[in-house]
Amino acid sequence: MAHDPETTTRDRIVATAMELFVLQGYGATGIAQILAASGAHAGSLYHFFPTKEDLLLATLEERKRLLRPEVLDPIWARYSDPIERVFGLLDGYRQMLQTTGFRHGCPIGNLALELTESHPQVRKVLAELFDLWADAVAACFAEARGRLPADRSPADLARFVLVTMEGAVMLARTHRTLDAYDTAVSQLRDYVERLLVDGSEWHRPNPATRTPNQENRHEVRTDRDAGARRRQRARRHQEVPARVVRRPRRRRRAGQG
Amino acid sequence: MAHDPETTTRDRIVATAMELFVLQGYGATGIAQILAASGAHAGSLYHFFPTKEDLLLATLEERKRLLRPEVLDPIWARYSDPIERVFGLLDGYRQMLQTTGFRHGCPIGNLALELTESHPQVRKVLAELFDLWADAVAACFAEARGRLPADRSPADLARFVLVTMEGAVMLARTHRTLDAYDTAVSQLRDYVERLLVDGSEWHRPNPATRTPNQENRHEVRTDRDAGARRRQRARRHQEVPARVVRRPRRRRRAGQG
DNA sequence: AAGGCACTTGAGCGATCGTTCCAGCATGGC
DNA sequence: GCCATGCTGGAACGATCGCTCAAGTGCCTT
Repeated sequence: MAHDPETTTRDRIVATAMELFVLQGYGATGIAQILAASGAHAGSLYHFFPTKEDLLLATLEERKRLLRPEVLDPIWARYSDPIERVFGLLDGYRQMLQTTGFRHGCPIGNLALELTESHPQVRKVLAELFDLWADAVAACFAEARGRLPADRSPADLARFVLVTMEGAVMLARTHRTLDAYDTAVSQLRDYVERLLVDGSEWHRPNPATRTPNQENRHEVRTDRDAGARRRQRARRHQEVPARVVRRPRRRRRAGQG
Repeated sequence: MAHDPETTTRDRIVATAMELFVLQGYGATGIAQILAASGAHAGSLYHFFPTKEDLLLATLEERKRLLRPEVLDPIWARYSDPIERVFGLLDGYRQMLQTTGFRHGCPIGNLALELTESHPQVRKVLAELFDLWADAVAACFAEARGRLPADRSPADLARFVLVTMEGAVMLARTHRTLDAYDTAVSQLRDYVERLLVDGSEWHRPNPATRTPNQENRHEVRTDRDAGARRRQRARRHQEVPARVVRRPRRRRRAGQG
């Protein structure tokens, strides 16, 4: 199989695994599927990574490396106000949910709950990734320190933002509604607004690029694009060959038709 | 194998599966492990449940049935103030994290992220479970309507509580610290306090049974029991035979020692 | 007593899992 | 020219997966 000559086999394996682990989970993604989707062979994969877990760790290290340039910087470039940046970041996850038909949530969250118990080494790296993310948000709040109560810890606020984002993504994916996400984020926004010390200005974002969903402050969202989402879901495509699903060979569910 | 004559085979299978699915996840729990832990045989299991997924659905239905009597009622009995009940509920999850050494989180959350994509029917039931939980919390806020702004939707507030809980559990399990949980919950509490209309009384809980971690309002937690937690983790026990973990037969991780 | 039915026992099926192994190939230093 | 080294291609391994099935057990009805 001929591949992009610019990419090495190792990179293709890591990139493919990173995507599949997030989409399907770690356990549900087979080595065979990674090999097929990346066009590599077992020998190559095991040349670079002694075990599947080592491959996972490599993808997580890659995510650590990419967090700033690929996730934060594009949003930091769009907003200059530090608090606006925080909510711009949250809007990024909203867009991810929307454009992928809820297939992509937070890359870390899925793996966190799946693997904390069974894979201590993975757990550690996931915790570091959470910290990296929270630190970036904390830096925003620290920059906006003048507008926040002096006894407010930026780090605590940042953790609360992360908690809200992860929980909101979970609910949105389960309900398959952006409603769930927007409800949580607008209440978080309301909270932050209430914290602002009197007389300080609330965000005045760059007029150029505006994101949706900020007209509604603490009044709740309207699910503007349910139709588009449904359409999207209808033509949902399998970009990579899915792991073969085991189908029961006999009877299926008696009732419910 | 002789079993408690009071329980039927079906009930033992469901109870065992319910526990294992939550502890280890759905995919990571094998039928063989469920059979071994429940003392049943393959034929019996497949007599009652056509597929593994049907068994999962049965455990989720059981959780729906048990939510009120086993989760809500005990806490409702401890607190009479509706807002206090909400935070009592959150404290219940904190205790679960603490007493199980972070092995038990929210029973629904784990499964939600693992299965939303691949198992639509399961996703639907999980969404119903989330709704059931949120409805119960919304009822609390509705009961406290007089103390909350009139335009506040109890349902939205309840969703925010659920989002916070799920996100906080995720972070706490990943970091293996109650800090992460407490930070989020106390900020949520702070938010609710700020919503309270002037002059209304904040909680005045039953003096008898008090829970920990409510002396700290919006000032952040102290990790009171890190020592106890460490001790707890040290003697962590495997109550059920774990699924056999596939171990690589050759080389392990070169560096790091 | 006999037959029906719900359930149990436990061996075994084909598929897929993560992993292993080795012959082959390209490149670079001698 | 030749060997060492880094990587590829792909068959194969043993274990485990979810699931099947047929014979057996014991209670219920008639």
